[in-house]
Amino acid sequence: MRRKMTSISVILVVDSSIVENKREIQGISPCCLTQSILEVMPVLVVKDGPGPGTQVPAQLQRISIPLLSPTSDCTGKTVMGRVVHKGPLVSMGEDNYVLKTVIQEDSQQNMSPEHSSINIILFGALAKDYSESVSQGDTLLVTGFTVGNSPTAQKDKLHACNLQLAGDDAWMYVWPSTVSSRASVSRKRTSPASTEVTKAAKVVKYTYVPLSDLTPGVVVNVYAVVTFFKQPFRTKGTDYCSTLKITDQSNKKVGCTIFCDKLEEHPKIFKMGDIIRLHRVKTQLFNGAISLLTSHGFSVVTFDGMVGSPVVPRTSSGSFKFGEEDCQVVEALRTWAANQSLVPAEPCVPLSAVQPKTYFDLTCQLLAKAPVDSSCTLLKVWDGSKCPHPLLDVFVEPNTLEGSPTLSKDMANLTANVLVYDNHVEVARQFKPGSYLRIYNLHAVPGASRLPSNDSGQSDQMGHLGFHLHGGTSYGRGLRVLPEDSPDILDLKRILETFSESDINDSSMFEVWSTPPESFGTAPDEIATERTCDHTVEQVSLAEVKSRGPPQMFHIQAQLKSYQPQRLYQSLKLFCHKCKTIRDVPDDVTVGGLFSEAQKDVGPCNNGYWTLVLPLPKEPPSESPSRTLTLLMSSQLMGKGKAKELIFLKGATLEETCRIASAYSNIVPVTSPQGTMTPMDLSAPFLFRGTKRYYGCKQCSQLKVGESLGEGVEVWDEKSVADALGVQLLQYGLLMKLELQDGTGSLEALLWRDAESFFHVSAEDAAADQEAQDRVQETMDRLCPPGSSTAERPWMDLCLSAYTVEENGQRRACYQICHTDTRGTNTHTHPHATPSDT
DNA sequence: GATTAGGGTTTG
Repeated sequence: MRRKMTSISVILVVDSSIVENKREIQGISPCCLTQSILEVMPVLVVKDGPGPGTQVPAQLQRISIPLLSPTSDCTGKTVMGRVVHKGPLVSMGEDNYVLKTVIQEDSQQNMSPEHSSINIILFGALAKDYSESVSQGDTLLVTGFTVGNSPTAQKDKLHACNLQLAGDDAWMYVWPSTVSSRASVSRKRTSPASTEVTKAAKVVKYTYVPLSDLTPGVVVNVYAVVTFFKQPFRTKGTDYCSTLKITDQSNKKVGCTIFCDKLEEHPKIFKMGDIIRLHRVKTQLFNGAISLLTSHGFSVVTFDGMVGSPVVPRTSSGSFKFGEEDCQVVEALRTWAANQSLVPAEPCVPLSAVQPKTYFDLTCQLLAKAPVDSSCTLLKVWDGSKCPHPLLDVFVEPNTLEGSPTLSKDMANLTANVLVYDNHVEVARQFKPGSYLRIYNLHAVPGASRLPSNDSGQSDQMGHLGFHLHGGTSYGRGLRVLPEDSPDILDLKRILETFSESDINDSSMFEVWSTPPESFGTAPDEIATERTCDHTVEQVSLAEVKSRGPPQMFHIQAQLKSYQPQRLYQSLKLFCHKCKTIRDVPDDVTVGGLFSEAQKDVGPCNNGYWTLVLPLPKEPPSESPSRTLTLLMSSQLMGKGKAKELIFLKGATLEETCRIASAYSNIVPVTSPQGTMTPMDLSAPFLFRGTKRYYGCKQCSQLKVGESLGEGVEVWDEKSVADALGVQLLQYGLLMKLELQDGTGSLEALLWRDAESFFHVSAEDAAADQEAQDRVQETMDRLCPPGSSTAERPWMDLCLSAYTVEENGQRRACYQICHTDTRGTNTHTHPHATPSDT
């Protein structure tokens, strides 16, 4: 290998005052030369040189690509590799460029690309120089870089880090792969405009001006990072207004005012740090500073600002231009912003970290809402985290409440009550329970405020945290719905899901049951249950039950040690008689979600049904298009004058369906995905009858809507409707696991087959009726008073069936409580009802 | 067709 270099060619300079772009320098010692040239030129091309590495300043130390990590110390380090990809030069305005390239370390060719190949992001003049002087196949040695996390690592399967080269410290050496490849670069350089021109003829190319280069009175396009924003608010004029502050790599901060009468055309900004692209904004001098204002033809697109998240444009415009270059600009801005401190300390705080008297942003799910008065609305929300401070409960009349706050979440300190005032009421009016929200600049207020529907003063709630979204827009106060696929919401959903799946053995999480017991007057020697079986077997101890084993019937006397689930609504199950599977009853938030999903199907239904389309009044101001409700009735039933006995409903929300179901006997929610009417996803109820909902088995149903309906059906009830639709009806049941104990040991027994008679409650009623659920709760409280010691719990006479189940080839003894009823719970009186003497 | 707002904690 030749050790001596004959000549080097220096192409391109960073300093525009040096006009000469290409110089041939001969006869000078390369080492001295590189040292001096480094002062002014970022890209050195070594022509006809020897093997790379010989003329690099000795103090630089090479670091192997696989060893790079974000914590690597980069001072005085170099990285070397062959160019395997060279991206396009992206212009961000005058003299501001970004370019992405990939190099591979040659000695590591046998290694997988995720170790040996790395993305390099070049900024500014360096990017432009590189674009014009480096080709694929060339060998690079870079220095003065910073190491960041590669946002595209998952996608491109390259190194988890990237190298960023920007500013005066960044340099590189280039060894062209062949002379001919260099020749082509030279050709390009003699007519630099030619390729640009051909491109320009095909696509409209937007030029983005750095914020520092803005001059008053012109219309420009800009790309920037949002450092402050207000959600759109009503002006005194005809439009909504969004107020923003933005910045970019030029570090200039610019105010921006967006006027637009349509809410959906405002920038969709979710948090500080989001990236924004503005087209056709007008510069204006205000208070001595440049600001940006919407001008004719204005359009906006925004992006999540997190390094590594997918570059998905957020816009309502159907005709916006977005290409690979935009991706690169967004990624460059993200990377740049990540190294600045543009965004103040994390304003998003979960309920578990809220400090009283502070202002914070809350990402949450709306459980329920209720109007309080004309200038105040109550939102009941949760984020799955438990607030360490007791949360204020706000009572409102149940009939004013939209959605279903589950009492247990209230009791477990999971529900935050948010009062939104004034201008925010109008925004909150459009929110649907189940949707995901972000509330900006929410005020955590300790101490109970005067609350509606409660004149007793809430002295018992002194010091409890309430949340106020004050009127006005100072500090970005406001709130908005976040789309379900945004990264923060995906995180939140995961949290909420684990929550609903988790087995609540953790009593510290749920304090539902820690409230002091009501006085039940239960004497320890009272027997709380009675056997109803007609066989007579000897009463035995639990130890004996275990030693004798299945199959057998036992009579025992025991106390309740514990039970599951603690959240009683979780004991409600749906059972399929055909496939014998048991599933959970979905909660309202889930069902509501299925309904909103089905609402997206706005296509027509062509199946010969008599159809009534009801346009719904648009709720102003609305981001969503206007909706219609479609009622479909069977022509066949119509002929018999029975049309109203079975109504199919399309396009309704869950609430609307419930409301309509209260007035008609059988409501079947439907969609029409292929233009043919069909029941909704069987995760949702297929039938509403009054307050009752009926579900079908996904596995065993064979839907057959559209054919002739129920020949010979006299009475339309859940069974005949299910038959007519080909639905395998699921039956409600109650399933609990009771841990029993006596002096000889403990034993787990299920309560399932005879649970309804045990509680004197029908499971179907319990699913629809809070009072029936309360009755189950009271029974459990009687058998296992909250906070009670074992000695205080009543004894139960129980009939126990022992049987064998086989699981994974293993046989196991199971016990089920049967033929046993609780005593005295059917004389239940509702606390608000007049006591009776029954 | 011009106008709106132009960040900076509250009535509750």
